[in-house]
Amino acid sequence: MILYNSLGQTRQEFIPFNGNKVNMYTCGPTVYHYAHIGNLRTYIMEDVLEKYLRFAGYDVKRVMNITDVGHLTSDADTGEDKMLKGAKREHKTVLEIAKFYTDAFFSDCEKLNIKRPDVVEPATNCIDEFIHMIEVLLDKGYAYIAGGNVYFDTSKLDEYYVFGNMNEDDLAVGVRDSVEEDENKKNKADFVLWFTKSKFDDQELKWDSPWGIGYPGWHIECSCISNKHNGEYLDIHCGGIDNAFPHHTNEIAQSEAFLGHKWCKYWFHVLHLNDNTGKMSKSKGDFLTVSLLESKGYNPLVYRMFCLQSHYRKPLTFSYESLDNTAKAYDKLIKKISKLSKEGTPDLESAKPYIDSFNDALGNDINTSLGITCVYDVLKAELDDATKLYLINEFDKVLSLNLTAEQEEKALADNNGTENPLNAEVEELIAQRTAARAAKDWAKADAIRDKLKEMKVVIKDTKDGIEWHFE
RNA sequence: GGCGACAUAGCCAAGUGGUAAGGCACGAGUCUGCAAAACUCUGAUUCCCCAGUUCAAAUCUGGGUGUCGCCUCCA
Repeated sequence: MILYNSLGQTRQEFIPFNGNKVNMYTCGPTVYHYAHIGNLRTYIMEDVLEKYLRFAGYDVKRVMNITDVGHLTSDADTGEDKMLKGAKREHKTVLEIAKFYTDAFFSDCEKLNIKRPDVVEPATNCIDEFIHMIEVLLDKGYAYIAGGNVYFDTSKLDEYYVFGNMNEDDLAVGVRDSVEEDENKKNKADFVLWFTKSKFDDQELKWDSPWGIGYPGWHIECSCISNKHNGEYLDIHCGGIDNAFPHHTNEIAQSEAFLGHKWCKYWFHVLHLNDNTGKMSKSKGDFLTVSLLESKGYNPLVYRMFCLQSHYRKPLTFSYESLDNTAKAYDKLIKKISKLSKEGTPDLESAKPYIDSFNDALGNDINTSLGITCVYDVLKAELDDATKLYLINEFDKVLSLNLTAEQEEKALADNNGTENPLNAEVEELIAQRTAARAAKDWAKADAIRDKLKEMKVVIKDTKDGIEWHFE
């Protein structure tokens, strides 16, 4: 399997540290608000990566953190705490906010068929681990105390800017208006490991530590949680591209300073979802959520397919035009698949080349767009229905678009429709229309069709009889 | 100012040196009283521009242009 590795910025053969075991870590959400569909793009693509690794026979352990403390709007001792901000906005406690939005996040994930990681760990569960790691970093001389806070000293590292040719001189501190320079830091790139002197007295969550009462910095949590559940060697670390610097750079700095050896082999970064104004962002105010798409009548899986039609390493521009495009494609695809007969047994021998081409697609840096094409190729192939269904079910283990389960849901919905009290009336009108058509009274037939249309009934005359359903 | 990514038909998009996949839309046809659906067929002499390397370039190199991202909020 070939994967693009941000470390080295090249496509590389994927070889885990330990045989077919894969330790995978994902930066989870900061649970101060709903996830927007741009956030979810990253989780969808990571989900495909995880599922493909399993499909390819790897034994995957995936860990995700939940940031419920310490994520300031800045790495210096300035900026607001996102969680606190959320709590104030909604007049709730920080923990209530965390629980509410954690649940909301996983509910969105479920709608998008994103598998829950094997381990989900909130930062507030791991304060002891954070303190331990910071103590070790201080002992080893990688950290210092200034102004009451503990900072990581990036000048102690041989290499800090691992994802690009940046250097400290070129760092422009305070590019954004809201960011102020922290006078306590020895080097521009240093970052806080533990806060005690926050200017926010009303910080709700505080813990005792060797350096005083306070709370952890944002970056330390990912290093610790990964170390706690994935051990000293990590195969893949995932996240949105915006986290590459400084968050992931800082994680590497902390983890490798702490462990004393190389830590993570592959870095998987997903590019952003943009709209026509640029990056989708929570701080812009209005943002698109899964619920919003649902309220507009879109199946969340259409959004998943929208993401899969593109490559994770390309920026994707969202528009309703494109989403409609995908919605239509999805409906047609499901319909085609639903017509396949469920009888018979698959012919695994003739299925093999199709499995191979699916592996070629996904195994080549998770080329999901080609993965979808594989489904179309199967539908067009000279194979019996049982084999086609088998293949599509296999592909759907990775794509997770409910390509075949959907039919059952549809059948269920149709059955429910039979119990609708309106049904008798509809059946009666259809009978009348059929009679009118038999008598070639087209005007009457069309009038009845119009009436049915008003009742939100869509009618189709097919060779096998008349099909109808509610809109 | 520094770093990085991207640019392929109306739209989404694959393609990593060998002569442009796939999907959606559009158009044509079959079917149908009509409509819808379904099925069949159809689309880039060309891949942002200009040079260069090569027998061969969308693919490599150099130089432009444009869009986007990161440089201590974000996935």
